[in-house]
Amino acid sequence: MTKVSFDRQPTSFDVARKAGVSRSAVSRAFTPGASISADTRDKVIEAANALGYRVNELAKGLSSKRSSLVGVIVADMDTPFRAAQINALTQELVANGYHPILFTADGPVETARTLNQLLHYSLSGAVVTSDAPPSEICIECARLGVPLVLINKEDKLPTVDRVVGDNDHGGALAARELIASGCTDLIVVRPRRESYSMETRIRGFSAAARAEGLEATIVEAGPQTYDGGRQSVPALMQRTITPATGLFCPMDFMALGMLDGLRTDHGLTPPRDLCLVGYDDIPQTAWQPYRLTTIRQPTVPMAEAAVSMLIARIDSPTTPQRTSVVPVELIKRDTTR
Amino acid sequence: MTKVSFDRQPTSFDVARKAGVSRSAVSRAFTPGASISADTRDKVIEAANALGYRVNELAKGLSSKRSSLVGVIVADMDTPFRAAQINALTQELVANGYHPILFTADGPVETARTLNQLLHYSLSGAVVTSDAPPSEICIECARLGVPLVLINKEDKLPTVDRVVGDNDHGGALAARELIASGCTDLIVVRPRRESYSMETRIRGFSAAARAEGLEATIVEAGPQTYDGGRQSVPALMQRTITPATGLFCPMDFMALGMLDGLRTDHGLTPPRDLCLVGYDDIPQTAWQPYRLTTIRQPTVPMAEAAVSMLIARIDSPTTPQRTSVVPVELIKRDTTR
DNA sequence: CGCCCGACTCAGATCGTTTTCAGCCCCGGC
DNA sequence: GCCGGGGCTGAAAACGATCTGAGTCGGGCG
Repeated sequence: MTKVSFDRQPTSFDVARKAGVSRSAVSRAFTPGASISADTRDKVIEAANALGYRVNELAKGLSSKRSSLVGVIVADMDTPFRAAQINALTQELVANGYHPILFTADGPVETARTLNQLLHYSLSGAVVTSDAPPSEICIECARLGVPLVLINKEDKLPTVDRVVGDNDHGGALAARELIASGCTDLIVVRPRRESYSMETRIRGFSAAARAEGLEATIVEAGPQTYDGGRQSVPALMQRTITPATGLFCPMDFMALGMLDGLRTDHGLTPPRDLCLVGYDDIPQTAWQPYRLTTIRQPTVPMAEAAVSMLIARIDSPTTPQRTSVVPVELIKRDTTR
Repeated sequence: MTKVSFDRQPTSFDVARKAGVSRSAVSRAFTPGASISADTRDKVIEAANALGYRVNELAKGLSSKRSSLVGVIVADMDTPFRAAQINALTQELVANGYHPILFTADGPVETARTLNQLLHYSLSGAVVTSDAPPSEICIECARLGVPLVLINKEDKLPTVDRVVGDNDHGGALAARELIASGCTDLIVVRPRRESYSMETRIRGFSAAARAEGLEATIVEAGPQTYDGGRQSVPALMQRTITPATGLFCPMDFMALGMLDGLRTDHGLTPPRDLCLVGYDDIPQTAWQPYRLTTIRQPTVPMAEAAVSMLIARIDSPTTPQRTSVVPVELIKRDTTR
């Protein structure tokens, strides 16, 4: 560990001296809406620019007890939908003057651990898209005044806000599209690991099917990945597949794997031999070999909703818990008729 | 803006009082390697646990003039390769006790603006995988003692470390694979926007081709996306494509678009009608419809290299600039013979 | 002319750490 | 018996901002 000295960042004191004002004036010059004359502000800004002054966010956060950092906790970051989600979230946060500090977490326990780490910074808030953290830590966040927004997670606590896609309606859209394609034998693929989104999508699907007098069969499948989808095909083949078969896989990433499995290993090509609807509308669904009919869950509006809820709660922490439901949309491509 | 009061986080003072020691002792108890007796440490830790004490990272950073935050600047975050890269980087940083603060930036200018913002935090360092920032800001970082690591960027400055894939060798591997497949008419696709990686890969390819007595033709193509790849196919069709045509697209994401364009719009299927090699080994290349032969640029080792260089420079800031070259590997699939 | 109010400014306390410095205790060596 | 030094500890000074309370200065109004 060698010792080296670097040029010090100029402080508000340096700027104050150069501009011939007090440190408070410097602070006010950089605080929108503070009580300061245009004259003084200009002097300060000029001096600041000349010196290359940067407000020290750490000191700012320490003294105001709130940093402009926002925790973002994600799972499966390298998955197409998640990647798009983080991208949207990051941009939206930065656009609103916040800075995302990013963590990955695999289960609820690790999410809690991560959230705990995040609380070492005086966060403005946190967005969780991995797993719903245990209520204990959520309450802790509320106690400390750190707003929490969960994306696509179940409603468990009165202290956390939520953004969800309209899973119920999405499932229904899928069911109706399959029925409109002439499918009477409806099958739903349920990924191995349970999750709120999958369950609600499937529920919406089943309900809509029932409304049309059809009972959807549920088939247990593999993990939520491309390979998981592909590996789930054999289980599917236990049933007889006919052109009247309508398959709903509530996650595109898996659906693409299934599609490849169906075609390659069993010579079954939608929409001729069966129909297939996915969920999410990841970019790959539009690629030539797939052209999958799917339900679009728009990442940008969801990110906007999440950030705006976060900001709303920062501004008025006592408002009752809110859930923002983001509309979804059927994207009809070539795997339905 | 309503006012609400929350429970205060306990401070080192609270812990100190409870444990019957001084604040300094508390600080030392949480500083590995500090001069403190096991006895005192245990007392402190116990008191800390009882109170739910968390070290305030902001205060810590302010006082020690160095936070455990590391800036990560990325472009095209929702692209498969980039997503994998951020994922690896995040995990590696966290594993080493650092916390990534994430930004997106589109060009060098925006990267500079972002880096500037990041300097408001007393960063431990920054990793840039978007565009190489202007040297001005790099020098500023060096002046302030903030180590910078560029991934897959050109070597311009003596003050920044770099991690690069072995692009030269990767290009050569691609060329040799095509030649081994019996291709004598070598074509390289050059994406519209120039970038260091693309250029060096192409250079490596051309050099290896020339070593075998073949001259590679360069075709200008579209942007670095799936659609960009697909749209580049017509330009390619200006030339006569034969089974002896060996195509090198130095980016998988584009290559997949090209592959789809070639097959769908022109009925050309590798490896029968031509050969194709990509670069990066994004997950989709292994998917059934593609099975693209490609050069694997391993994200995890690159992330490890980046973080370890960062740490090395934090520990000893004066060591000379280093460049870490990460080996690449040919992944032979079904688009070559 | 006096008073008050609003707009602005400044000094100084504060935020929660780390870090320096001085001091204590105890042990071993001379 | 004295001295030196290593281990450990606590008091207090940074660190670089915000924020509060006190004060100044004009200007409008009675």
